[in-house]
Amino acid sequence: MPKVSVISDTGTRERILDIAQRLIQLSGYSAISYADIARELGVRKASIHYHFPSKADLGLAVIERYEKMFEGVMTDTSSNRAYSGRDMVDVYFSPYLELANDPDLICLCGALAGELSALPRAMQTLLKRFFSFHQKWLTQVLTAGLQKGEFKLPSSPEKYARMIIGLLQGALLVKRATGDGDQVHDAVRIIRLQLAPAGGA
Amino acid sequence: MPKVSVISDTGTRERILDIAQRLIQLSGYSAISYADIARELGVRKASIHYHFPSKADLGLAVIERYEKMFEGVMTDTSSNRAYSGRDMVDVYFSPYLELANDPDLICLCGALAGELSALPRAMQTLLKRFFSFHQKWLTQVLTAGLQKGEFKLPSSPEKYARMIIGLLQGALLVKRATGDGDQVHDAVRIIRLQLAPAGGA
DNA sequence: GTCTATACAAAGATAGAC
DNA sequence: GTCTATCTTTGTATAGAC
Repeated sequence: MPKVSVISDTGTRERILDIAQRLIQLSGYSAISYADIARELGVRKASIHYHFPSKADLGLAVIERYEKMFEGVMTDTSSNRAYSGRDMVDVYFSPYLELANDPDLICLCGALAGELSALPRAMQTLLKRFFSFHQKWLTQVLTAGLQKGEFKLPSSPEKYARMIIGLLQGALLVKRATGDGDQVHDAVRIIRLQLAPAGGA
Repeated sequence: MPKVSVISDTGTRERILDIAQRLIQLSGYSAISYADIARELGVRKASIHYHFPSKADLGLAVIERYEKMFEGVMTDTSSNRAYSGRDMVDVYFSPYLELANDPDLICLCGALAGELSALPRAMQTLLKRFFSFHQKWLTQVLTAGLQKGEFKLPSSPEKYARMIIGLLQGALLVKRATGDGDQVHDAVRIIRLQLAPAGGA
């Protein structure tokens, strides 16, 4: 008989990934160790190695999960006919705005991008995929909105999509260093304004 | 009699700082070691410790020098009456554009900001100073240009200054991860366009 | 699946000779 | 100011008991 539990005891593997992800968002991949994760989880280092034999395995799994979460939401959003282009970019902004509410967190992939050449090759590859996927998705959304006369862009959709990603990543990075909680919100405001200026499209 | 040499044998201390800075820009502070620097310089680890007893000392000296270089140029620029506001922001862009030409480099302080909580307190403090100084300087330049009718801004000078910094840092970060050499140049183009739109000020 | 124990290399750092 | 030698701690990783 299958067990039914109210407590969603998410399983050790997932909890390791949760902790590792958060620690990387705080300090980067190079700075964290099995000891850090073991301490926080309340187990021994060897237990982490059982689930993720090498640190590269762990890092890879963290990115993979993060990426899937993002991509799932994005794909669902862009295939939903009920959404306007404006709605879609707003959905895209939401995780960044959420990260902005924590003074100590930045995007996982932003943190990793800062120490790129210290990462295992496989992680570098996934990281590149992350940004490429986002750029392709945003370009699509912007292009569609542009054709419907919903947006006004100061450059090509490709370039503007790329700028949005850079701006969001950079805003998170700098807001944490300066402790300025409004940085990301204001960045989003400026993009929104530029996409649909008061003058009308 | 003082020696005169054509070869500017900059001294071991400076060469250590050069190497350390470059390595941090490539891989971050946590990822580099005395062994890495010693190998590249062709000396033993102990020699590095002679010049910088602890890694925190070294990291601090690297930021300090980087910061002074930036601040020197910025102060000179903003106190030069011959420059227009446009000239001044162009001067500000130039080091970022130079970094953009190397596919593997990002801003030292961008790299460090990505691993903030792994850094010694003193480094965190200097890092915050770096971004604060830049924001103050840019705000000044934008405010002056605005009053002279040279610029048009979509938000307050403070907020727009902050956005510019975030965008430049993020553009460097993402350009390296994706290998897209145009990212920074296009970001600069978009800012320039927004500062002085075709419609005239 | 988690534990103890341990191996092994690397990292940061110091002492003392030259 | 740089070297050799050494110390200590930490980090990654594995073996084997429970």
